[in-house]
Amino acid sequence: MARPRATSATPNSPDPSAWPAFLLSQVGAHSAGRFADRLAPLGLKPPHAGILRALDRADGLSQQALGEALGTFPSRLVALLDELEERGLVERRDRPGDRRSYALHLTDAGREALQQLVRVARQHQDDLCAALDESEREQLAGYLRRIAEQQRLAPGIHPGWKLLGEGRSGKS
Amino acid sequence: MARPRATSATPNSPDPSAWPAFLLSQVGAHSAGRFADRLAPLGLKPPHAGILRALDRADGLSQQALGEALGTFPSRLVALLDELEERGLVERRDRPGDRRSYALHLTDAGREALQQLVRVARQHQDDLCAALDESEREQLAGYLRRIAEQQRLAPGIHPGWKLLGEGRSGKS
DNA sequence: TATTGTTATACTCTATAACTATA
DNA sequence: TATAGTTATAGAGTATAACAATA
Repeated sequence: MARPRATSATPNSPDPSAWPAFLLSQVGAHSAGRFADRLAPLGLKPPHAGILRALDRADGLSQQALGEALGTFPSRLVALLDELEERGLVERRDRPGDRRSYALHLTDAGREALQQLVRVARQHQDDLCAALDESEREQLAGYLRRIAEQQRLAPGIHPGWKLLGEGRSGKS
Repeated sequence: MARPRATSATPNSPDPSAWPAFLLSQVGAHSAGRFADRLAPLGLKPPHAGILRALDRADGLSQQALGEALGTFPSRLVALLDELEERGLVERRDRPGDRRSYALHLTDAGREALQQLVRVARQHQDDLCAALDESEREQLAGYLRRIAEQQRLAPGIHPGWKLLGEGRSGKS
């Protein structure tokens, strides 16, 4: 049904679906979806993973600060943290100085879950990139990192449309 | 940057957010979002673009066949086609043999919109890949195409989690 | 009055099931 | 009975505004 494949699928090919930008959207969505699939058996969803990672690197954050770091709205964080706290992976500790805000901490179970999570990410990675050898994967990662930098994407924040320096308040 | 392999952002780095799989999700979501931004002024959304492209390649499809080709539910297509028909870009023609189904056709305005769309895609492409030169873009596209093939992603269908040969039945 | 976390609300996208009109 | 298109509905995910407690 499709026309014969053009000789090369370069950016100048007549078929936009062969261009890098389209392929990026397509493969990127696939990667995100498959990662979510692998997370599901652990009872976690992608946003949970981001929170666990962030708290591992900076224990004791307030919800406000966490939201800032992740590009997540405070109201969304409430539900996500409720779920993580219910599963015993995160706790909201009272803060002595200021009784309005909590200090967020990973529990031991939370740190364990994080390790599982890294293992799962590695499996996902290996499966997704099965078509490429080691040096090709590095080259791919290099290209993607350069694009991410040039596009001013915040490192480690998944929702890709979130730009660096773009304030939460909408306009900057 | 002339560092040996295992140092910074390789697949074996301790920080998963530097691995290709994460970068793919992040940059891919960014690409999709920015493309949607560029489509908005034309009064179109990404799914509309897919429909216009599909009809250009195969005029006269039924809604059923179009949904099959795009991996879209029939019920979702109704609204999308309503919008396109209202804007005069697509028409549902009665089919002589079978009065249950329509034959979908691009109008002249639809073909014009498609050309605009390709121009917009090219701009998007140039902006997104500004960090890479021509030969690097081709290499990137090549890697992505190999991943897409190995992962059995259907060519040209955006929702990446849709696999070739996988039935329409969703899983929970 | 400003700030932290929370609740309530709305809007989009997507998926499922029920309905109609033909066949 | 089966099929094509449609309608209605429900569930995620996400953004916005109002609110209570505290500062």
